Amino acid sequence: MGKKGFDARPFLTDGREALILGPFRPGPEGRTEGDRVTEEKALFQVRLEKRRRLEESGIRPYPTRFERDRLAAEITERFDELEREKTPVAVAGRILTIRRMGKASFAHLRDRSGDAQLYFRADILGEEAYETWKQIEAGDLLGARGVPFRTKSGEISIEVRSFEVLAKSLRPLPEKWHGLTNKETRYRQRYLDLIVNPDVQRAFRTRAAVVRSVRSFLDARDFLEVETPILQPLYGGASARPFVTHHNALNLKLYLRIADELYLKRLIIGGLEKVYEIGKDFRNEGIDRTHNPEFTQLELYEAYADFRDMMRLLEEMLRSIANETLGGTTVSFGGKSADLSRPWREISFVDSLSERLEKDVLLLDDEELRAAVRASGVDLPADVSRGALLDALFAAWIEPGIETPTFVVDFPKEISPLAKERSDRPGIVERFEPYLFGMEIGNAFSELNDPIEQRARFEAQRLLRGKEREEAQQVDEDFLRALEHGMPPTGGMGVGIDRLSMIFADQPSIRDVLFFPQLRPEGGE
RNA sequence: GGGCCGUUAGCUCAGUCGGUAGAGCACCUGCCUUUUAAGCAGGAAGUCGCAGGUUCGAAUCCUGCACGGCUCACCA
Repeated sequence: MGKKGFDARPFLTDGREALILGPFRPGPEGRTEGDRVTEEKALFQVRLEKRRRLEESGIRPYPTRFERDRLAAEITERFDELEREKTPVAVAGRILTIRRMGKASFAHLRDRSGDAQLYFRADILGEEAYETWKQIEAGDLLGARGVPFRTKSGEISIEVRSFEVLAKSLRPLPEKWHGLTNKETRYRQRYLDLIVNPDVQRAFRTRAAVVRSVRSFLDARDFLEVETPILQPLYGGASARPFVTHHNALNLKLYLRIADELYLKRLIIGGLEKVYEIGKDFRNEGIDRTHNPEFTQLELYEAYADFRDMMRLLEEMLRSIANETLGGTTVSFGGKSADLSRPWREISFVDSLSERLEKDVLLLDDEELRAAVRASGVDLPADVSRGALLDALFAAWIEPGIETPTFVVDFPKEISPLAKERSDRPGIVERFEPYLFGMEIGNAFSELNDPIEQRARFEAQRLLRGKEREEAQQVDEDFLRALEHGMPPTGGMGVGIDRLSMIFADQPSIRDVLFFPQLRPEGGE
């Protein structure tokens, strides 16, 4: 155990069984399971008792449906007309707050559109119905019919003529004006977070809008949305450690995909020419503000295009997302802002390092490079590859100073096993990584389509050692066979949907755009 | 993985110098027919994250552990 917030262990949900537990009494040793949940259990018992009273008066606490005819927001939007015509309205939602004053009460009900205030009066409802109303408490789901009016303090409300219990809540809601702030509880019991913190819903609606606008943007350009396997016998398309699983009937070791790339390219070879997939990838690596073990990535491939075309496509796509989700091309994130209407800056990976070193980084031998890394204060194990060294230097020297938005280009071939080499500059590939607000939001290249060269790159990956080896591309014979049939020149791009959502929803952590971010299991003992 | 911070009632938080647990909300009882942080009166509710140590005495000091947050390093 050893955590705060709601205890996740379920109480008995059958009323009768829970009731016969009776009042809590400590066991002989004075320490029992139930000890720590005494109060929570007491609150639960009180609510069970209210449920029982409802049932006694012939009310089903969990009916099947309610004829709602409008959302709370509409009452406000169309109030003048509704009031003039004395239009009866029917709303449904969760009761959040109640103010009882003897024979009259006010309550706020929340549905997906917002809140509506309800007004209950004993003389309008009748004594019996008002007694039923007294069994209702914050957290219960209620349907109410009545007539809109304005209170003397000016708040638009509904004078309730009849109501129905739609679901009895057996657990208390979080505190009503500080809300729920404990981040762990917010993530573990996201439903409470959503009920109580309206901004949370807003962030997730923005995320949905981002995805929707990505789809409509690509669909409009004749890209075909496809789905490819998540369970793969070989993992590839990125550098990452995979999750491993097993298929029983086939007695087969399978990996959860780390990228869609190699399957989507097979579809390009198959002649689909323009494809995209929005799906989950899984990487068995650390968790922090910008990383979750499962995350959503857009990958798209376009035949007869190159990485420059991908740049233009991404610029346009982000402009379109911004227009649709924010209504303009200026996007703000963490107090900074970026204008997406302008072309992005470009910075050369290799040249920026060479400038800093005052030597051509591609001409340095491994020892000189290692010396440079040591001089930069970055410490790495002695046996890491040249690619990892270059990556470390770039991360230490250049990345922190990148202005947004920027394309990093001219990556070394060693760290780009699936990208096509530049014909004019050997050792450098046609690749870019887009950076927004210091975050790497994607990766794109002119796809390597020479099967002989691709085999050689896979083989080079095989020489890597240790952790790097595990992260490296595998020699994928089935993919190579496909390539050997001929793949058109192709531009490909991956874009992190979670990170895009962070940016457009202006949320500081990937956990704020994932409903259920990965956490350690509760009660880890 | 490193550093810093946190964990006290269902929720949000106080808790002084080590002296044996507090508030508001929520809940229960009573009053209250236009409230909105409704109000008034009363009540119930705690293994002070877990384990060990120091002490006559630990929420408080020490050590270890768990969980969480922030941050640095690596990955999208």
